[in-house]
Amino acid sequence: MSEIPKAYESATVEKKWYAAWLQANCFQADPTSSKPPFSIVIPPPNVTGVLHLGHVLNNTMQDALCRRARMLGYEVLWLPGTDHAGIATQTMVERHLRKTQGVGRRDIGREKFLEAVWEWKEKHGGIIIQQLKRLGCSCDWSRERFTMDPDYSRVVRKTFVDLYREGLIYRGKRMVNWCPTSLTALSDEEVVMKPSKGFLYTMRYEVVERPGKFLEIATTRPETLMGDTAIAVHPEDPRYSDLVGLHAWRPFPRASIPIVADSHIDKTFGTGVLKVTPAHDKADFEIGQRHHLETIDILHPDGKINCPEVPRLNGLDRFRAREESVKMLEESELLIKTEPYENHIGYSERADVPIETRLSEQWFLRYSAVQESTDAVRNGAIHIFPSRWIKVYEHWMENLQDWCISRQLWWGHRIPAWYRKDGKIHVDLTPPADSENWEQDPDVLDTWFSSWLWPFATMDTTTRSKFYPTTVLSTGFDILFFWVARMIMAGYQFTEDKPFSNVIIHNLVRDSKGRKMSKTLGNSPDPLQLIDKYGADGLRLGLLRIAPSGQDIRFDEKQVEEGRNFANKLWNATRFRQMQGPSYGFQPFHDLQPLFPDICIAIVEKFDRLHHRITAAWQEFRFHEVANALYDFFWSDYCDQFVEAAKSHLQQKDTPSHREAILRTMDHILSGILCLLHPLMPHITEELWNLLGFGQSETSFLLFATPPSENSLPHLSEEKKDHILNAVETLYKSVHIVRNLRAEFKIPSNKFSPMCIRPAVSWDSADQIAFGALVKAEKIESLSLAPKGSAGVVTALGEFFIPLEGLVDIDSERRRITGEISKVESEIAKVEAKLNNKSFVSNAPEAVVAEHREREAAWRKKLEILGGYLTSME
RNA sequence: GGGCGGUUAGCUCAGCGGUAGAGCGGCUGGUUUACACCCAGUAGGUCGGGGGUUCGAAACCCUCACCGCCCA
Repeated sequence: MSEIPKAYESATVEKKWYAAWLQANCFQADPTSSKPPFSIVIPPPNVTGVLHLGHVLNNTMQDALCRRARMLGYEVLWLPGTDHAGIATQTMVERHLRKTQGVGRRDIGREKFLEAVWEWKEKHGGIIIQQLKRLGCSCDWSRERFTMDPDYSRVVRKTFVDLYREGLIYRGKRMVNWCPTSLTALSDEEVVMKPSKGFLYTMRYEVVERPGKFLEIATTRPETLMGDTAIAVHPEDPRYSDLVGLHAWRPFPRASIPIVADSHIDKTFGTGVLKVTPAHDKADFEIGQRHHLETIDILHPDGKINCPEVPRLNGLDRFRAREESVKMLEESELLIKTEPYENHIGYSERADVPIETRLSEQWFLRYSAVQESTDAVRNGAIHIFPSRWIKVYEHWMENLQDWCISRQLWWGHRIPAWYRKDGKIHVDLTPPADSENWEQDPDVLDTWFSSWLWPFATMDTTTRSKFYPTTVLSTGFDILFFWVARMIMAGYQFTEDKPFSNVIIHNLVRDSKGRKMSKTLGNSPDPLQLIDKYGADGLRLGLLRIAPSGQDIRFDEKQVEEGRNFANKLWNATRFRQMQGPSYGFQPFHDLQPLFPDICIAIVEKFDRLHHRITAAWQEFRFHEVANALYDFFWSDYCDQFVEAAKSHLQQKDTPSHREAILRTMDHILSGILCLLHPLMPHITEELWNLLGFGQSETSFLLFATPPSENSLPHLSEEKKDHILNAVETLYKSVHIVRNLRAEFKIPSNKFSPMCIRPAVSWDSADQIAFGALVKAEKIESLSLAPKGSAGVVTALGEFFIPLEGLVDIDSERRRITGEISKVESEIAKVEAKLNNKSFVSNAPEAVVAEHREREAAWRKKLEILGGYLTSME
């Protein structure tokens, strides 16, 4: 056993152990193992992404679960990987090409462009994986997968072909969300609604059949009026009933369009008259279908106006065109008013520009296994934590729309469909034989269409038979629909089984002001810098402690600092143990039969209770409770109380049995706490475990150690344990009261002073020794009467007095006692009020009433003694 | 409009039916050889407002207000 360095150096320790674990293949999953399986597939981060705090939180949680499972004897598979992130990656590479070579993707063509993307991926794709290793993630790196791997890609395309043959995938001209910047269709989930300030324009259209009669129409988008093919009113709107069936003049290009009645019109919005633009609005499109209206597309894919009949607008950007068309309306005196107006409009999640609803030929998927997937969550086959997300999931599942899965991109899984000039379609994994007569669909599949197969498409048959369905899936709530729900449906559709048994949903990591982390705000700290500064374990613990399941997490670097401080505490407490001599190793506590001082029994029992509590917390994935319970126990119960009390015993040379008892107790607690902490702080615990020699051999890692039992004291009855726990609790409480008295009289905390006690109970010598050390007493003399010229205080152990030769100012002492008395009196009043309440006494459980009675008696006793002090001063 | 979460000490948050808690920050004292990344002590709260259930509510129910999110 080597000397433990004075300060914990996270960097060297983390590097050393991570390398050692890899070297020993600790993370590799063995599908042939006889151990029960535990498996997680990583939510694949973008291949071009870099680690942010959300990843840190999520992957720390997964790592903790995997490490705990390993220690509990499971065969663990944590399968890592990345996804190809179609739009994000393509945009990034395009930007790069433009900057470095001044070319766009169309300039160099599809093949060359894809080469460039792969090159980029090879160069930058591994970054996030390397970062996860710095965090300490125990993934089976030999199984790393990428959604564009040849095997994986084949599964994706085969899925497409199969679903097409089953009629669940179809091609059709439908209204889709169109991103004019990325020039691709998007699914509904990729559109975010944002409130935006604009104007509501009220204009007037003349009724064709009644010259001079105008209809007033409110719209936020006058630039689309060239695409209007009808005017619609509500059938029961008396204001307009006589006009239905007539026509109105569309101002430009001037045309007569019908006035129709449709019950979907909101009579209360604007004037109750709607201009119907079937090509550019979902609701309008449906009205168009019902009334067989013409559909006129007046937009180019990039958002510029496509309307040669109106040269003034043709070719203008949609926002410029809005201003221009307003001008044109004004000029022809058709604009009545312009009011500021705020509404929600859809933005492209990736490009952050307003999307266009647009008629477009795309591939769609009709979801299958919907009922099964909904039921699975409802009946608990799949558990969602926290459970409130169940409702959100159900609501989405009950309102499913067909999924637009084609994207007008080059980077992704190309749709395995070929078209012949005569309109024939060939859908298969291989191109048709006479491929020169066919053309392959230029589009690729939505990235999520590959990700939804992740839990099983990443596994070969052997792996799948051992590890599928997976045990846990952990992710942020923001991709509950994008990914989680779709994976469940894919699981039931393609494997006839659920993909996972438990889903952990964590919330967003925000900055200390509650703002979302973003690159533009620059409020997103670099996790690697935090690791450099505070250590990976510090970062992990800091984040886990503030990761409640209920709400978003406010991140502050202070929390990571606390994590590091805790690591240092752990380090030094271990160092202290090591300075006392070699450890007794990792052995069951109950095999040792010496008469242990109460403080030893108490800390061991407290540890058992802690262990029991965190086992329950793990069961429900309450990470913050696990982290905080361990933190509090170790810092307060073990270090501040037990170790400080134990020091006196360690110094007693005449009672070697006590010394051994203390050291054995320390070994028991330290080995236990290292086991329980290892999933959260793997590196430092592994280091300390080995430094203290708890491992059976050179190569036995804490990583595979079996945690201790939850019952270390089977030979003691519950009553006995309770009794000792209470006694020690009383000891520490009394220490606190006496320390307070010392502070009141400004006795420096490092100064020893003489002390007297008028004992109320008999207490054993071991406790007396501990007590004396904790309150810095020179010696404690027993008395039967309160001494003069002393400051006194009442504890459950008895009255303590500190002689203050002449230092006691009678007046201030009287004030102190009086203050004390009034506190006690108010406590008595509170308890009495309850006890005097007949219904309390008759209705409350007996134990509660008895407890109140005891409390009252104790306060009364204290009051009596304090009163005695006061009279003795007169 | 529908739904979900939140409102507890100056700040960040635990507690979720029986004497209001932690960390940070503040103040006082401390170079007690494990740790100043520390120790001891201390101040600070009618637990968002109102109603109800209960012997007893920060906690359960209703309602209102405000903040945040999701779906329309």
